[in-house]
Amino acid sequence: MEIFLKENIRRVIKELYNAEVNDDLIQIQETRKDFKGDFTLIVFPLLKFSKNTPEKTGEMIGSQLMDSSPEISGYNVIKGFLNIEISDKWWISYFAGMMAETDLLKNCRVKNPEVILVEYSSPNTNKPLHLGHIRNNLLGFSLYRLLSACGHKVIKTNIVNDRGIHICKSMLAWQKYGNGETPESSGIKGDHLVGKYYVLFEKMYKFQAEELMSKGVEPGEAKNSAPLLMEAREMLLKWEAGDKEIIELWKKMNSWVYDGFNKTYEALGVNFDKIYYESDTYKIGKDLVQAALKDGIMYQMEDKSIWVDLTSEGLDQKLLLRSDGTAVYMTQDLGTAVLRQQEYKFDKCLYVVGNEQNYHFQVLKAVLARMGYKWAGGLHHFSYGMVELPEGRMKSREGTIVDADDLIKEMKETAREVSLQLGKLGDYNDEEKEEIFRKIGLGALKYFILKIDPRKNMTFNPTESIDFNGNTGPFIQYTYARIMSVFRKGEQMGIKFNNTILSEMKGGEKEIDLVRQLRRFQAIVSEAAAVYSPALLANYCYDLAKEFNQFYHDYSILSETDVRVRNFRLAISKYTSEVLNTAMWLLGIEMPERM
RNA sequence: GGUCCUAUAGUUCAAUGGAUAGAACGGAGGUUUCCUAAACCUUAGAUCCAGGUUCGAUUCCUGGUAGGACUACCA
Repeated sequence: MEIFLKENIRRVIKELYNAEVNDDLIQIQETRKDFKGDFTLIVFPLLKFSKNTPEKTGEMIGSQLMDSSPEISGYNVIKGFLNIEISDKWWISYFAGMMAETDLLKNCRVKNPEVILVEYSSPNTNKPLHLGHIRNNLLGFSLYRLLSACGHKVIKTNIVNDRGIHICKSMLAWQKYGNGETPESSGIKGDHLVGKYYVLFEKMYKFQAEELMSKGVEPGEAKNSAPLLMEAREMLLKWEAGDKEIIELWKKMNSWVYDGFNKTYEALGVNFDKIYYESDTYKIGKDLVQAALKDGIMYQMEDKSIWVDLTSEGLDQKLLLRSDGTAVYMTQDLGTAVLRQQEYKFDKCLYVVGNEQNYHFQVLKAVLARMGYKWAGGLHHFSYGMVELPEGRMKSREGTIVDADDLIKEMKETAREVSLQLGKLGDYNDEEKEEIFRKIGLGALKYFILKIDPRKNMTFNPTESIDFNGNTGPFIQYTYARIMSVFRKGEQMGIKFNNTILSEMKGGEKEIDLVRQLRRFQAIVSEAAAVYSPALLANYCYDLAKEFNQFYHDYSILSETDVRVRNFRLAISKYTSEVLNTAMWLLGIEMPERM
């Protein structure tokens, strides 16, 4: 319709002012809610052709347009805005076309599909997942669905940071104080058990350092020479040397962590096609750096450490191999990127990683480009904002980390309380009820996070639990459940829904409003995928659900006596439910049939 | 010190350079013999400051102010 309008407006301007206008001067947008009309032409840019006032110009174009196109049923001019009204007939026949197409996402498919790798989650194996990881996982998974919906081949990957001094710390603490405790013996989820020993290490280490300081050792020296830290470093050296006992312990404790992570991933409803481990890829990175050194791309200091000079690109000197020959974070990321390109020949690689690592990814791209990899241009850091508490960042030292498993559990509990209070699920058995509580609790959590622009930091207040009313996941789920209920009831009443729409029928205002809203869906999906923003789609879901609830409130569907009107309303309801379901699916949110 | 990001109702979030800056929660008030009141309706309440570009700036530019991140031989 926008294209149709543009062409006609161009023609009209030619007729009226004998001017060929550039496409970008014909600015058309959807008319704002509080004005009459469907589409609005902004006439200011056209004044240089009309040599007239905005009002007069709008009036002339509007009148000429209306005379020449039957689809246009009216117009009005307010200041420099020409509001064009499209006939109900056009809207209804347009909707009939939408109903006839079974593929809701057909227009989202891109012409040139790409192979896109999405890296998300990226946990360390010394601690359980927390709220920050939840945002990461939800964004990554939703991006996967969105990009896939647009026809791309998307590979979900995860890079697990499973080696390094931090892992040795939990291993050491377990070895010293664990008394052979296992997830089975203690009943503690594996990742939490390992996390417990990491925390214990930090506590004992701090204690030792303070003890040294009280004996008069200078603070920096005390922190550096506490026996526990020395032991952890020794353990890391043994690990790198392949010490059998240490490797065994490492494998055992990591397997506990993976069992724990898998449960959390499953609860969140996310998964991966390919998991990379830093313990594998850091070696590739080391070789790459050595090769680059030979090629003169990097340089070596006297202490044998290897660096790259990126000052010509506005960045700094960056260390890539330590003086003792061990790898740093950047080293393994280089290796991982090259390995991935070999394995998947990706066009794009999306790193879902927090904005605190912006600099890291600038450097990563620059180094790969320096090494001559043309595909480095396809790397994209999807930089999302931090999740903060009302008093600032989450800090493990202050015990303010919001644990992922706890939060998921609490959300389900809240859903249970609210649902039982409302008492609408009387005839469901316990298992069915639990499933609904799960969907609602998780829906609330996921929507709460995904509706926010990913680039921005967000605030989460743990003491005020996530809402179930207003602009929330459950609101949208509720709207869907209501529509499902209408169709269940309709079936009981023997009302048959016929998929044909009678285009000579007149639609009510709210019905056309809904059609207008439904029409936007595919464009929103395309845009959300193009700009990597699930939030656009989430907010659209809310707008649509809101629109439907108004319609539902003002009109009756099943008790409408005019069969054609009833049928039309059923069709709109049906289509709305499908759009809501698909849109929420793209966000990774499940919909309950009842609630 | 340098680089980057952010700043919108009491709070949490919206707004391709366009009209009277939208929602939600919270506040005040209202709607149920009728398809689910997790809903609907009414109401009060905001663009950090100063310049600039523009017919038009929350949006773009410059300079402040205030937060935050990065600037490790941590990840």
